[in-house]
Amino acid sequence: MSRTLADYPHPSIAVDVALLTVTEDGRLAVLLHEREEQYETGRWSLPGTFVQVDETLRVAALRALRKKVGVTGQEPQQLRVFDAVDRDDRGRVMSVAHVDLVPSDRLEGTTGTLRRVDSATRRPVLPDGQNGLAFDHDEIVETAVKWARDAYRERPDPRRLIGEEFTLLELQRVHEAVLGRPWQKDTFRRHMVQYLDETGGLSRGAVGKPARLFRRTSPRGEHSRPI
Amino acid sequence: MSRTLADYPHPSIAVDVALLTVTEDGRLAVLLHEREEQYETGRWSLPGTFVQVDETLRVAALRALRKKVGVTGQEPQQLRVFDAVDRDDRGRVMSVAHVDLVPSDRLEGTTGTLRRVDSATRRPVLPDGQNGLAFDHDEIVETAVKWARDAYRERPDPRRLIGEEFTLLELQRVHEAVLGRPWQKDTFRRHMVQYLDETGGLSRGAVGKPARLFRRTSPRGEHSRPI
DNA sequence: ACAATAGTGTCTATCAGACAATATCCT
DNA sequence: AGGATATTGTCTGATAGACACTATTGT
Repeated sequence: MSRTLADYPHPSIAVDVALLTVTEDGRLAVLLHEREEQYETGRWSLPGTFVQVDETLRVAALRALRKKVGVTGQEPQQLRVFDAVDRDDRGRVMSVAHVDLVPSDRLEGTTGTLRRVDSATRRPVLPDGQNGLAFDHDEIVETAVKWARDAYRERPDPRRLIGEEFTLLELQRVHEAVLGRPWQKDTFRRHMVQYLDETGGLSRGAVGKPARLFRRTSPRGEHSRPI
Repeated sequence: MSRTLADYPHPSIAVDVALLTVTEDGRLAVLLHEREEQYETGRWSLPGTFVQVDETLRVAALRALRKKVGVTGQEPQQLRVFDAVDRDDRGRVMSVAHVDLVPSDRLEGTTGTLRRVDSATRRPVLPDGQNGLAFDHDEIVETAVKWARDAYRERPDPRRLIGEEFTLLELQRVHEAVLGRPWQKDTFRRHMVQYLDETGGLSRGAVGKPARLFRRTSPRGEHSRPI
C-alpha cells in the first residue's frame, strides 16, 4: 500500500481577505478583525482562515468573512500567495491574499454599527503600509487598494457600489473615494458616458439643475452574474 | 497535547511553471514535459512539482525546472492559484501557476537540442488555449503569455532576452516575437529610446548604415538583481 | 552608383485636462 | 431674481501612428 499525497508533510494553506468599502465621508476603509492577545505585535489583522481539504479558495474566503466579521455574499478575488517560510509562527502556512469591495451598507446594521461581531471594525486605509496590521497584512491591503483602483480606472462601477440608477455626480463621488483623488466633472463625464446608458429619468428634489439618470451598459445580459 | 496545524487534513500545494522563450524564427514558445502514460488525456504538461514543507514557491518552481526539464537559474513569477477541487485526480491539489521568460540559449546544448532531459520539448505557443495540455495548463499558458506581453509593453527588455549592448532593430525583433505583432521602426524607436542609454558604439559588418548601440538604462544599480 | 539599413522631420488624429459659457432647476 | 448644479463648446498640450525624406554604410 503506497502512501498517498496527503501523507507527506506539506504546507498548510490559508486565505486572508482585505474587504474594502467606501465610507460615508468618501474614503476607502478596510474591515479588520481583532486577534487573540497571545500575539504581541499587530493586534489587528485581516479576516482569514485555513483552507479545508475539500473547499475552494473562494469558499474559504467567504467562510472567513462570515465567521470572523459577520459578512456574507461577496465575490473575493485572488491577489497573490504570500509564502515567506517564517510568516506565521504557528507553523508553515502560506496565505492566498484576496480582495473584495462592497457597499458599506452590507457591513452595517440598522444602527450604524457592525452587525454580529464585536471584534471587527472598519478603519480608513492609510497609504504606504502604515496600517500596523499583523503578519504581512499591511502589504496585502496595499495590493488590494491597487486592485480596486485598477478595477475602477476603466469601468463605471464593476463592484456595484451604487444602485442601478445614478447621476454622474454620484458615480464621481465613488470614483474619487476609490482612487483617492478628485476628478474634474467634465473630464470624468467624458470618460464615463461611453460605458453608460441614459435611463431617460432625471434626479429630483435637489437644488440646481436636475441631473440625468444613467445605468451601467449591459453588453450581454449583465444581470446574470456580478463581474 | 493539542494537535498541530499539520495534523488536520489540508490540500496539497504544487507549482507549475510556464517557461517561455523566443525561438530563432521569432516566435514565443513554451517548454513542455512529457507525462507518464497512465494518464489518458494531455500527455504534455508544464513542468511542476509539489511544494515541500520548508521551501518557498520560488524554490519549488526552480526545482521543478531543474528536475523536469533540466533548466536552472531563472526568476519565476507568480500568476495565480488554480484551485478547482477536481483539477487533479491524484487528490486535492492546488497549483500556483508561475511564468518565466528566458533567452533560448539557456534551453539548448551546443547541438541545438535540449540538454539533459529527453522528455522535454519546446513548442510554439498557439493562441486561445489550443495547446492541448494536461490539467488546466492551457489556461496557465494563456495567462503566462499575457504576463509576458505586459512586461514588454513598457520596458525595453525586463527579462534580459538579449545581451548588454544591442541595436534598436535587435530589440525590435524581440518585442515583435513577444507581442506577436510587428512594430513600425520609427514608432518603436520613439517608444524605447527614453529607457535606453547610448553606448557610443556602432554595429559593424552588416550592410547598410551602421546602427548605434544601446544598453538598458540603469536607474539605481541595476546590476544587483534581475527585475 | 546602387542597394540597404538607420535616423529624423513632420503631419494627422486622438485624447486628457482644463476653462468657461450656457442650460435648467429650486427657493 | 438669484443661487446652485448640470451640460457642453472649445482650447491647449501630449502622444501614437504613419509617411517620407535624409544619412551613412557595404559592394
